[in-house]
Amino acid sequence: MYFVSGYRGNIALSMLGDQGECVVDSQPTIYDVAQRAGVSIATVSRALNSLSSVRPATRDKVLAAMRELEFVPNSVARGLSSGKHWILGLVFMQTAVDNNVLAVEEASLLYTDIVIRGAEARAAAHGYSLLLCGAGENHPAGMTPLMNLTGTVDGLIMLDRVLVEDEVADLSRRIPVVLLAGRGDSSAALTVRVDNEQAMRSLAQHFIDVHHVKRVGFVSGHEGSPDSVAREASFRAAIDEGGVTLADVDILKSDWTSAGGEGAMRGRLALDAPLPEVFACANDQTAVGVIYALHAAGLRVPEDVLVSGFDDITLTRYFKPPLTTIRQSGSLLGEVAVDALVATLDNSELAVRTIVLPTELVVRESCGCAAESESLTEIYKTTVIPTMAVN
Amino acid sequence: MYFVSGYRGNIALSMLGDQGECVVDSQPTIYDVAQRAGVSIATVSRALNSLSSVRPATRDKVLAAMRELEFVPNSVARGLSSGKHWILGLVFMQTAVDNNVLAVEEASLLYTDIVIRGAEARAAAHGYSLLLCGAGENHPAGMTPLMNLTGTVDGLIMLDRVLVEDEVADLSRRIPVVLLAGRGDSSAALTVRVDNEQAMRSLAQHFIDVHHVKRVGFVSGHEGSPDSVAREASFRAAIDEGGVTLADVDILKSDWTSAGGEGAMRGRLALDAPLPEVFACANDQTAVGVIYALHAAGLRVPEDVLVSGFDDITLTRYFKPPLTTIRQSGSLLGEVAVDALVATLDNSELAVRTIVLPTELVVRESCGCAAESESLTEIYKTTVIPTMAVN
DNA sequence: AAAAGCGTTGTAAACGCTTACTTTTCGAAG
DNA sequence: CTTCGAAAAGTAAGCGTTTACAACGCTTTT
Repeated sequence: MYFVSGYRGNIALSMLGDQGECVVDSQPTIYDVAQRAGVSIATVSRALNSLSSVRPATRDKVLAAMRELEFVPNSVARGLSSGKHWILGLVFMQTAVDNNVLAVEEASLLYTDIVIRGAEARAAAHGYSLLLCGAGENHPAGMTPLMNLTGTVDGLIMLDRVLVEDEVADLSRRIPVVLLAGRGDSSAALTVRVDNEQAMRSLAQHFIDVHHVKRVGFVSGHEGSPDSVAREASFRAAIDEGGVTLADVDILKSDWTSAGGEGAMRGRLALDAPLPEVFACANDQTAVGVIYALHAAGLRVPEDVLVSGFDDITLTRYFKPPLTTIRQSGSLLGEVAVDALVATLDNSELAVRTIVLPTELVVRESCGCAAESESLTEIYKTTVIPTMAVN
Repeated sequence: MYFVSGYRGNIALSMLGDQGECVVDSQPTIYDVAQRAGVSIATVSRALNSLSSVRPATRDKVLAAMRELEFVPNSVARGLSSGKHWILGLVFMQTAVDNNVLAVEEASLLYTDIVIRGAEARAAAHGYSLLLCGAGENHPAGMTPLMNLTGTVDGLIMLDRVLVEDEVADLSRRIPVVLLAGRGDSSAALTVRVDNEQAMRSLAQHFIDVHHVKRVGFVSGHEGSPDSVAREASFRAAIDEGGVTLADVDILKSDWTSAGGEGAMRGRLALDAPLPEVFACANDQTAVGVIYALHAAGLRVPEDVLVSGFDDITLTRYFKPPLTTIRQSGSLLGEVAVDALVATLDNSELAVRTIVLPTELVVRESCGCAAESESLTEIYKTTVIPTMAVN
């Protein structure tokens, strides 16, 4: 190997191989491009970022050199120098695994995945990549990995309240944070969530006004999950107002999964107490499990018991009976969270601390209403409009 | 602002605010820690990485200083300096959106999401984060964003053959690449996939040997997707061997979604040609849509037509009729891909270029077999064993 | 014809860390 | 109480960019 004095690039340093072919393994840098184009590295950088004045002829020379060397700018070096990384972190709840493959897959909450997809698409549109970071029970390291992201990502989106308020505050002192599905009362960070109150109220009203129920039940999501808590509380409030009974024995604990819903309902069926006329479930998967358990016990839905879900995930439209549910748009949630975060990064002051997305009651057969006649493919013409309620 | 000559840290540079409180907004660096602990930055670095010799007393001093300053190492600077980023990139297919929220959500393939989850969990176990990067139709930039990741991530996992062979080769010249669900014939990169051949063969044999079918149909996944292509080819091969008919009119084109499956079957039903006795679908969601369309036309499954899926996603176990399908473990796929990639990064030479994961035929009612008696919760005791076939 | 002005380009200093190399320190042996 | 050697700590040179500032033409003005 020989060295060209004062030259820092990679290309000239590597000799040609025995057959004369290029044996360079390290990537070309702006030094290599600069040398090849006969300009300084500053000019290369300027041509690359097309910010300040570079004479067209010079720019062409530089771009040509880049092409010839197959130069790809090193984004880490860029990030270190400019402080901008073009990466957004997305922290989600990863529940315990126990080395059981199927458990992971069941625990995979379809809804969360849709949020992630929406966020990724939107981030890409803004020019950002998405860094995924599972937190929770099987990530025992706690805050540390998140703190380490601090220098890597430009902002953080946290799903399902994976941290307590203090930790969020700690984090948001270093980096902008958007909370998804939080309680909406964080002083430290922006929050984006759906209108659980409105949703559960309309559901309760539907049961009371249309189906004249007198006694209802509720099947919760994962313990402590803010969305589950909010849905239960709102449902209870609306039910109380309507003068209908929600007994403690009819509040079942589940965990967002179908298996959880099935298990909870099996447990309830084993009790002596008479069943309520309806079970509102914290999400669609739970409802699917609940219906399965009811069927297994010889009960019919909706003839014997009414059941509703929440989310309106695609697959449950194809169920028998089709699920009455609350439609919320997971992808929209992800998109709005990214938009809010990017706006913060761009210093566009946001007028609000909390963004509440609308939901919509979707009445199908599982609540005892008449069969929809629509072809399901028709649904795709609908678009949820992101009217935002403001806090 | 005043400057301490020769001092590079952030802390001393910032003055105290009017009330004497600290108004530092930039993060402390090793310079700050070094000064506070009364040592050099090299010692701080060594204490941080606990590699080489640091006297216990010194280490304690340094760690104390870090704690007091709430120092968090900057991983980008670390990455630039050491060339190691502790980030793995995962590239997946993001199909076109058309600004239609529901279309995104339907396009969200549940199976892919499980793979992502598995990959994330395993990556975290190895100390890596996962950088998500959607590619495909609505990411028109093509290779560019991927190339830019080159300096950010240590390795790349590509789902569903998002790039053509040449592009993969280009990429893998700069960075290790693992292909997921590829055709298994890439010379440029490692491949991890499931045994589609074995799966479709066992399915075909089941139909022929147990149900004595004479004529079969197939509903494909997204056009060009390697898994879909492999499944169709393998199914056809096994069917041909068995002397059973697979007519062109019975090969329906879909796109991995339920809506696609429903639409394809509606189209088929509109034709005059008599139906085959069975439709094997490229994945579970498609099967769900197919069954829906059959039901809508007044046909019963399995009495009139048999249907099978592929994947064994959790929800379809709760369907009516429960879906006969091929179980593959998405999370395992993700985990094995990460393991293979990390092994490559650690220079543990892998003995194989291709890892083939096993599948399992799961017989339920949609193919006309007797109802399972098991409680579905029992399933969770099963674990797929990752015996690897080797190429 | 010399000075002023402006658009381009070059020089060099960060960005925060790792690490090869050098110097200092410390303890044990002579 | 030296001397020596290993262990510990320090110095400084990168890693590949961006960017403030300086320098250099070249046109325009007087």
